[in-house]
Amino acid sequence: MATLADVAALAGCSVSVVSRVLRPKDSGSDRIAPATRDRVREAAAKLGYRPNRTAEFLKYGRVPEIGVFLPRFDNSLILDIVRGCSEAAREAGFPLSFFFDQEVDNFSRFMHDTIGRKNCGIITCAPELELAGESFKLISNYCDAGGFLVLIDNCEREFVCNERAAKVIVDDEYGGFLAAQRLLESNCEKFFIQAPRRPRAYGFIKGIEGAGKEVIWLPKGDQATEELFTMLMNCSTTAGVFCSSDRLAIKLHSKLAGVGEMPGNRIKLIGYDDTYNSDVLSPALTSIRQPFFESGFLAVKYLLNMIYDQPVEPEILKPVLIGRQTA
Amino acid sequence: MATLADVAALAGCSVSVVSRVLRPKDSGSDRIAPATRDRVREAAAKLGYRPNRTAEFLKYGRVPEIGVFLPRFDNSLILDIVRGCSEAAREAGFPLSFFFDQEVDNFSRFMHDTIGRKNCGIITCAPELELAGESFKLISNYCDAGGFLVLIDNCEREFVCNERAAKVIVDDEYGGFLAAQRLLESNCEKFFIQAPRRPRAYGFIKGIEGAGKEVIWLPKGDQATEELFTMLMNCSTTAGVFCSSDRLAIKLHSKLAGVGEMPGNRIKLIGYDDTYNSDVLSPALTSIRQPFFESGFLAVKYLLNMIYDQPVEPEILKPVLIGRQTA
DNA sequence: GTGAAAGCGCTAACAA
DNA sequence: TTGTTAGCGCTTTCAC
Repeated sequence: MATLADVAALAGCSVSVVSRVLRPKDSGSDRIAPATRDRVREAAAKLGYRPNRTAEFLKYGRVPEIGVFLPRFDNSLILDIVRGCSEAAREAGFPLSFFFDQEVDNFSRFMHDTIGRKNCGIITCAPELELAGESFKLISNYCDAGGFLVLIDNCEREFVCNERAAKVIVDDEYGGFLAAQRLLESNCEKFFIQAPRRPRAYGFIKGIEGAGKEVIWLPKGDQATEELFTMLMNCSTTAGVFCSSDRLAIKLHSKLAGVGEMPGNRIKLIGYDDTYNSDVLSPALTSIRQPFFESGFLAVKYLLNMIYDQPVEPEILKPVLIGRQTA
Repeated sequence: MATLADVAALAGCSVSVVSRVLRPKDSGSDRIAPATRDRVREAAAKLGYRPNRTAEFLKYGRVPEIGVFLPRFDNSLILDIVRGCSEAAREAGFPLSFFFDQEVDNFSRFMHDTIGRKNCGIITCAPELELAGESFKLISNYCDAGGFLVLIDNCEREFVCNERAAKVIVDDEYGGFLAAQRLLESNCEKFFIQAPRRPRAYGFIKGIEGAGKEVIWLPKGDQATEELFTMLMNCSTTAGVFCSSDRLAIKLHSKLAGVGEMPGNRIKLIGYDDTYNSDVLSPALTSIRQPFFESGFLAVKYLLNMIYDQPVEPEILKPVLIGRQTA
């Protein structure tokens, strides 16, 4: 609404001075009389000045837009990231451009498109994507051409951070470890995991084996679920099961409930992701919730910090266990 | 990348001519020599010209951004809308600014913020929100001040469309009607519905009563679920149950399966929304899927059409039944 | 310490 | 039918 010129008029100085005072960038390095600075800030506050990002970036030949590449999964985790990004970006007056996919080819499309649009930064969350070879080169080129990048990742990948690239880590291994702890506390005697080879599985195994117990590891897939079900029915002691997603857990949950073997009694069951509706099963599913809202929020903050030459302090976010009836 | 000036240089004419040829707005009303027009289009194509929305809107004192107000529900339906909007907006080079909530106060916040940002249009999906009084006035003011609006709605509300306001309708009543049809085809003898007073419920009732049958209607809430469960267990004939959300349906599903009364046998069960994981229950849940991706996509298309003075042909989108094992 | 002025890419009024 | 020009809001030299 109010422009720099309005603020300048009210503060009784020129637009350039107002610009220098109000820009986050370099605002320290410019020599402005303290009195002027105060007058300007006061005027800006009074008028409710909000910078016009559009004009700001036009100058740099860039567009005030953040591109976000997210997996095209249907579940609400992705929505959490969307919400986190949106909240942080909205506050700062930056709009977003989302692209949903998980294939390498489409990541390339996203990057090419992004480069063509001259936007000012991207956020990438692609846990299933190898960020090597072609993909890595695209990212490097983008940064070299003046772009900024924040990676949302689920483990420490060998990805170099610098003043144009940062990352937000959600500690997936720790999530698996939490599940292990919970099952150990429930005094289970046998332990099972159904999961692909990913950090959360390693964390679980580490937790259980660290307590001197053994784990039987099954892969994803309906056949494996079937096998697991049979093993559980043939086993007479208390069993602890960790599934690497609520989806897998629900399959097993349904099967067990169907034969009257309610999860939470002899068989303890923990899922992962705390997907929508997992709380409404009966018995309700215990699960691990990843802080994806926070990671989206932080990713945008990091990006803005980099854009405006402010420091970025990396953080590792921890999942939490949502205890319900099945474990 | 390429600017109008680049295209002009290649086509051998001035930037204004290029602008006139390439702008969607008024492109018909300007008189350009056909030969020039072709040369310009060719040059633009060769250079891969993409308009810089930022500069385009700076001229108008607006920001090339679309604000989107969506309910803050956790389920994947909202994600569908996000994806639909994102895909259409990305194509056109417009970034988005999402705001997630369903409270009137926050809708006001959203509108005030939106007006302050001078963005070029908003999309609102707020099925639970009364768009009357204060809210309605905010919307009117926004449109009067040069903004555009598209409403994504689930029924025909009394909301006036004009050249600055359009709507996309997802026919919720029809969704309920689909459920009724399915249960009638399954030769159920008794019919139940658990739902609040919304279009999908009316559609269901209409369908069942239209076939000369009666419906027992229960409200939302755990107590009602309990009652419904008891009624179903005491009823000896085939029963058809429609729940107004998968969430409600899953509660009942779990209860029934827990006592060995598998949904899909004597008791047919249909949910609504086809939420993530409903397919993975055993027996898998039959549900109604609302075309929310499409509605988000269309909403953005409509908005862009209005912005660029192009006609908008309203459409009513229909839900579809996803038939699985429970009905 | 401060201000004047140019210019980012585009559109629209005006001139030719 | 086409071209010239001013100006949108901002940043950044360059003068003072």
